[in-house]
Amino acid sequence: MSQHSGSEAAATEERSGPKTERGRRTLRRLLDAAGEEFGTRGYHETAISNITQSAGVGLGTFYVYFKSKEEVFKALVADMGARTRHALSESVKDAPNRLEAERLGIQAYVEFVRSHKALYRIVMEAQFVAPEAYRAYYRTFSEAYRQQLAQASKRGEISDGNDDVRVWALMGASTFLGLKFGIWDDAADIGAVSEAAADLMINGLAPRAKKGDAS
Amino acid sequence: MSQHSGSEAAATEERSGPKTERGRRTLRRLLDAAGEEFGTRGYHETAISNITQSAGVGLGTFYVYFKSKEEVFKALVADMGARTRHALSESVKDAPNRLEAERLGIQAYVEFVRSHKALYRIVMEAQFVAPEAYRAYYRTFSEAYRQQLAQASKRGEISDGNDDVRVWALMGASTFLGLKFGIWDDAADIGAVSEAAADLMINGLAPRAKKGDAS
DNA sequence: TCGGAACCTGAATGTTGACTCATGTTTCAA
DNA sequence: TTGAAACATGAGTCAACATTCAGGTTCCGA
Repeated sequence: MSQHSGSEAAATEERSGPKTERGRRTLRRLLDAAGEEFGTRGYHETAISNITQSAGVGLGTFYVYFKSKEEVFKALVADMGARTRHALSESVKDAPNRLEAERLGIQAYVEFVRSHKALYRIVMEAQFVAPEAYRAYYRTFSEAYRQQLAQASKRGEISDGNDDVRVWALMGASTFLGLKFGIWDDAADIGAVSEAAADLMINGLAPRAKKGDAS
Repeated sequence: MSQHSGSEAAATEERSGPKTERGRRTLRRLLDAAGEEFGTRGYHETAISNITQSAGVGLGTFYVYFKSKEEVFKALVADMGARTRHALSESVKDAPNRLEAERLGIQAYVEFVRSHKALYRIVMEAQFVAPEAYRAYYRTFSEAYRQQLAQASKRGEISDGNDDVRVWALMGASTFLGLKFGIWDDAADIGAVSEAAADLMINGLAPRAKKGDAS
């Protein structure tokens, strides 16, 4: 965790990160422990002492690395955003077209949620604990997504439409599917779910036109 | 608030509700104040004394009507669920078919969110404060929705598909649209949003088949 | 008119937990 | 080897509530 982008780690500390190897190790332990604790007990039910105990360091050590409880939380949200984007862009990177990309994206997303339940919860709770971080998370997401749709639309792979609205609807759909089938019903068959979901996103609810149905 | 179903109000009090008119008035004041405070400051940032002051009653009075802070919160979530379902079923009640119902439903939902921002926030926060109430909220919702889809499917108004998955995808889409265009961008043109969203849900992203496109 | 039920109150209690700080210990460049 | 920067620590401080309770006040049927 947190080794993805130096810039994020930097924002985590007052001025630049830890100077020594020992320091970097401790920081990583704290971030991992915080992710685990926040993710399972929730922000308000997690005490700093829970985190430091879980990390195996003294209570005071926490404040060597973070200004406040909220600050770690924000760092985790940003980290989760970077990871999710990475996982998604990987999963989609060699899709032949946008429709196929949607299918793959949904599947990858639900799988990702399922295998990162704790961090996923953190993102959701950010809506109330760190609203700005939450909005930033979805803003970044939606901007990239909208661009994808606009390009696909230009290539004729998808119909024209209000991409801003579409993006939010699609993100919402994925989010809820992640919650329902990634967290709550985590025994569900992800393949079937993403198949059905992709079908809905691609073809909609409307009845299929029958062959030779000119009307 | 809370005058919708006697059964909910009953669950709110230890044994049956207030006996006198004065009592009923006080209860209503407390519920309204709690909705307002929780909705704007959030659950954890709201103190019982905030609620009682806002309601214009003494601190102790709160505990005449509720066992705990969490209890009012749950009551509010249930109340919001009943209201939302009511608003939606009203808006959809004379739709000629399911596709039109989807369009109307989305529009009504975003409008409802926009005009009940505080209570809407409470429902979302319930995910962390009262998870069981949150799941119940969506369970009730999804069951009714799924039935609607199944019937429409039988009538041939929509295609066949995995309704369980579809329902969650559609609820997610509406929820996010409500968040984005009902709360965050509350100046957006709801008509345009619901139009675009309904188009997505009905026709999907796939390019429109051109006239005489038999392939 | 009276008594008890229903209702109201806010000071006091007790707990919880974020954050500070004075005092070490470790690391490492000179 | 050494001193200062970096790191580690946990007891103690302090403010913020949720909830209780003992002592009222108001209402209403008999």
